[in-house]
Amino acid sequence: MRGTKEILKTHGLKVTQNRVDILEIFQSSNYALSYNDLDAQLKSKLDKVTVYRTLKSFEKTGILHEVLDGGSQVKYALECKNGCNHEENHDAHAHFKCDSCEKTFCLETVTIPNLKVPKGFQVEKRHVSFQGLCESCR
Amino acid sequence: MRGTKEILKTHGLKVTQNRVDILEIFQSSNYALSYNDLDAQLKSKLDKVTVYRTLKSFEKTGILHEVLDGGSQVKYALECKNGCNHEENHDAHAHFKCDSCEKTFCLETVTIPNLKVPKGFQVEKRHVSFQGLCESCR
DNA sequence: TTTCAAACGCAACCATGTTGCATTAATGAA
DNA sequence: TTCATTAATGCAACATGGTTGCGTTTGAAA
Repeated sequence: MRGTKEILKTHGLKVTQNRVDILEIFQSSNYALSYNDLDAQLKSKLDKVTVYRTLKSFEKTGILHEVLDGGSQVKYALECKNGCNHEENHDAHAHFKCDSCEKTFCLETVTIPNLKVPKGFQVEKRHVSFQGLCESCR
Repeated sequence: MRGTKEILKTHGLKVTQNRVDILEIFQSSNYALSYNDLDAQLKSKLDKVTVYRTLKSFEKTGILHEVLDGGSQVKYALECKNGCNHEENHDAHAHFKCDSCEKTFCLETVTIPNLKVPKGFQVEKRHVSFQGLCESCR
């Protein structure tokens, strides 16, 4: 687990207590987090504007990526898990959303196949996701 | 193109002018539609509650399916295009969202491969989508 | 230590969608 | 055809998720 301050600095962000707290929450979670998830863990100590802006800045600088799971709230997860380095190929991975607990997991080992799309469409990004039951909810 | 009244009846829904109008809009569109798309085409003649409830009832009865494209609004598209019959295998298909015009198309010919997920996850549904530029925006 | 842009927090706002309830209209039975 | 029933509709009000404007505070470079 890399130091949170180091991560913030290398992404060109000022180190503040709020940012450290939020980043630590992501580092100790094995699933994607929404604003509400964060607010609960932060015990509503931070203004929601701060949390939303922090998420945006983390996303823009590449610390987090948005996870689209079809829920009503946007979720985020760490872009790079434990010490991966940016030289590696950051192929997009698949996601899994549990219909019971609503948690969404990054399936970092499931890479997206290169499907052929009809003529005329120019593909820039690909997304694959699954729904069902996670290990603890089965 | 099947008659709209027939479609409504076979799905157990009362035939009303509003529903016929909304269904016709879907039949003449080659991309998924949000509430706002519909409202524009309906020239705001229907109350938004009616439109939202119509969408829900169309979805529940299987006339429409929800299309998740990561946008801020839910979109819907016809479940069965022109006269397909329900005995056929309704494998989920992929979707394509244009980053420029924001339209989302159903790629009915692109079926989703059976990817392997990590042990412990029980998959019920699979989703595949693409982002990029559509034919008219390239 | 000073300085200044960036981060923060409050209030107010916006967009998307939903609920409650009274009115209207579609359909099956007489 | 008419009537009775039940579902569909529309209005108002609300709920949720997220954003904007702006004055205040704070991290960090000089």
